[in-house]
Amino acid sequence: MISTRGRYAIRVMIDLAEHAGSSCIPLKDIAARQGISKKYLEIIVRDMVAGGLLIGASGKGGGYRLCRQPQDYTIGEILELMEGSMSSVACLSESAPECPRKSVCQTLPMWEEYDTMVHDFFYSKRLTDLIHAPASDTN
Amino acid sequence: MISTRGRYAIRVMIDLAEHAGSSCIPLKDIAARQGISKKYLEIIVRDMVAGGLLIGASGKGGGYRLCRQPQDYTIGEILELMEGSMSSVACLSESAPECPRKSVCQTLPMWEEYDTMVHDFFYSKRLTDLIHAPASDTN
DNA sequence: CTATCTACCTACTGTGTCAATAGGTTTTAT
DNA sequence: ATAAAACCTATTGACACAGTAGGTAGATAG
Repeated sequence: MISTRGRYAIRVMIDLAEHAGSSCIPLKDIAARQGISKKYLEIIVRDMVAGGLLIGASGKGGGYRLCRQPQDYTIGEILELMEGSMSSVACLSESAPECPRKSVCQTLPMWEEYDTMVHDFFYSKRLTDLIHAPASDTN
Repeated sequence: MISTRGRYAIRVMIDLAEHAGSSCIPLKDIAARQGISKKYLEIIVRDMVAGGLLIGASGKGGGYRLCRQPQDYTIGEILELMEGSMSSVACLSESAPECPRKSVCQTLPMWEEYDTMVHDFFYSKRLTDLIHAPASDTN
C-alpha cells in the first residue's frame, strides 16, 4: 500500500507544476489548496528537498519550487524517495540479508517479475501525465 | 509490500500441491520443510481454512489438504484473502469512505490503472505456474 | 532596523499492524 | 487410554504511520 507520504508528495509536485509562476509558492497555499495539514506537509516536503525534488527558499516571499521541468520527473523517483524501497517482498529489498532459500525458492521469480512490472509502470509515468488542465493561464 | 502472511500462505499451498499424496499433511511437516515456525503457520493456515483454500482434518493422522486441483487456484485469490484488500491506496479500498476529492483528484486515475494491472497480474498467475519440479513421484 | 513571513528543525504521541510466542482445548485414529 | 493432530484465545515487542506541538533561523518589505 502506498502511504500518504508518497501520495501527498505527488500532489505537492502537481500543485507546484500547475502554479508554476515566476517565484516560489509558500507551503501554506499548497496545504490549503490540497486540504492537507501544513504541519504534516512540512515533514514530507523537507524530505523532498533533501532528495533533490524541490528547492526551498526561506524568508518572506519564500516557498518551494520545482528544480526541473515537470516532464523531467517520473512518478517512480518520487515514490521511491518517499516510500523507501519499492520492493514487493522483504527478500528483494536492498537492505535485506541474503535469503538462504534464494536458490530453491519457488516464489522468488514471481516477485521479481512483479517488481519489474511495478518499477516499469511508475518510472514510465511522468509528472506531466497526471496534469489534465494546464491551469487557466491561457485564458 | 506483501507480508509474510501472504508469502507463507503461497508456500504452504505449493508444499501441499507438491506433496499431494492420498491423505492429509500435518502442519509440522510443512513447517519443517519450509523452515517456518509451526506456531505462526497455525494462525495463517486457520485463515486459509476459513477462506476456503484448504481443508483441515483434526485428530491423529490429520493435517491439511487442498480442496481443489492446484491449477484451479490463482495467486490473486490467495493474496487477497491473506493480505486483505489489495488496493494500492486507501481511497480505493472497499472499506474507505467516499473521498470528497474523488471528482477532482488528478492522481486517482493512475492508482486505478495501477490496481487493475496488479490485479490482472496476480489473478492470471496460477498455483501450478510456481511449481517447477512436480515432486519426484514419477521416479 | 524591525516586523513579518517563510522555511527549517527536534521531539513527541496515539493508533495500528506485523511477526511471532505461549499455553490450553478439542477431535480422531490406533 | 494414548498419542497426534487441528483448533482457539491471549499476549508481546518492535516498528511504521499519520499526524501534532513548539521553537529556531533566514530573508524581505516597510
